[in-house]
Amino acid sequence: MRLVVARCTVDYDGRLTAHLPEATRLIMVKADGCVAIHADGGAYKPLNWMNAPNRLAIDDEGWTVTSPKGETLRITLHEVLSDTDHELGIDPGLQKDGVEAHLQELLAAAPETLGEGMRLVRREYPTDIGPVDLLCKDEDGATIAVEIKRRGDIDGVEQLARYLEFLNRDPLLRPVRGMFVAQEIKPQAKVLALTREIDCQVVDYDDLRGIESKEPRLF
Amino acid sequence: MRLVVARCTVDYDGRLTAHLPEATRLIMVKADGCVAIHADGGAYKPLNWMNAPNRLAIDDEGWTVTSPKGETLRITLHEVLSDTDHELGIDPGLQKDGVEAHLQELLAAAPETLGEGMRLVRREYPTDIGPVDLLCKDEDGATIAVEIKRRGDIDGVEQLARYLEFLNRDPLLRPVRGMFVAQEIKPQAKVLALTREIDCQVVDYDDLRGIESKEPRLF
DNA sequence: GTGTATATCTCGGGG
DNA sequence: CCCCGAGGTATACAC
Repeated sequence: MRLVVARCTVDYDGRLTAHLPEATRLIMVKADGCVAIHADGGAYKPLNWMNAPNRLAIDDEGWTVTSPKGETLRITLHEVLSDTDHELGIDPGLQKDGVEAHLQELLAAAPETLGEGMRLVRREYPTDIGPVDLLCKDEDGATIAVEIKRRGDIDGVEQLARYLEFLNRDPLLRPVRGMFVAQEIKPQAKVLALTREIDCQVVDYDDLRGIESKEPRLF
Repeated sequence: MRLVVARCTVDYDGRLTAHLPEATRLIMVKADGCVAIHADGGAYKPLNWMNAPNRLAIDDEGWTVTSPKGETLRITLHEVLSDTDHELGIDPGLQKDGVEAHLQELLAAAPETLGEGMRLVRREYPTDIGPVDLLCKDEDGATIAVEIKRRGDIDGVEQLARYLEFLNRDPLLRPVRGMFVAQEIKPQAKVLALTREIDCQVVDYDDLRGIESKEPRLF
């Protein structure tokens, strides 16, 4: 990884055009060829960047980074204050826990937490417009499409409504009801769910993990 | 901006929990207190980060970064290979061109490009669930809600459909038709728009800019 | 490759 | 402060 601190001006031309006036910034070039230009604030997002793969051309006044998609980043260097290179090696990668995929696993393993007598039919049940997180049957044998979110927002309700529209065209499944499950459901999402006749349910990730870890002890 | 290259392990606990095994990485600390941990690849996104504001506690074995929201990032330093500090100053900021806001300005200035006799009623017309980009009247005096996107996707059609649902509850506006305008409209979005009885129109950003720059010459 | 959904999304604007 | 919408979103995954 090459780290250059320099007074520079930058021009990006690609999906939009953008310009950075002269100032001192960090220019980060990673081993895969991607380039990022950071100011001394503003979270992790760089002011400008170019994703790999790139071609890097160097001349007297600066760098021109070109991507195969026809994007260009022109970095004019006015004064280089520091220029270092570091061997980092390949990163073993991030281990995550607590994202939507996990919630889905936990609920698939314990569908009864969604309602008395709920049984899992399939995870990622396919429709023409994408997979439904969980397809279940309730205690009366009625079909329930379950959409799982970490944070329950309006978008998630719309997504589930689209699935229901398609599922209810299938005479073998019809009628299918919807259930919107999240760790937290926004008031607007609840209102929209009501008008779409979709049930809402809030679940707790830590509780679910507790259920899962306890279950094996029952046997 | 402080730049530390070190062999480290990292544990994040907050919106999720995540762990980074021991490896050599760049740790970037910006003037506003935000922290980012970068590997030597993977675009501009860091492996782990903490947004400002933060409290930074240093002990023998590493750093503990704490945010007021109860998130923590624990960085255990096994070997520091480099540790430098750079004065960058305040950045003058990025100048952008070609985004949706600009498209909206151009279309608001030239609504007739959306159809013979189209007149602008209001930009950002408010509804209970958010503002409609443009509210117009067509040559027959019928009300048209216009949603503008750079890239026309399914989401945009859904968004417009929601607005229409609310606008059509207003007896003073009813009936309101929808028009979906974008530089490029995906086939799926077109199909969905059809079933929602929403008109689609593709516009060209450069053409619009040409119209705008030419108009003053007409007078 | 396109299409779809997720993200510790980030970021900015308005109430 | 939260809510909402845009993003050069990036990224992963399925078809």
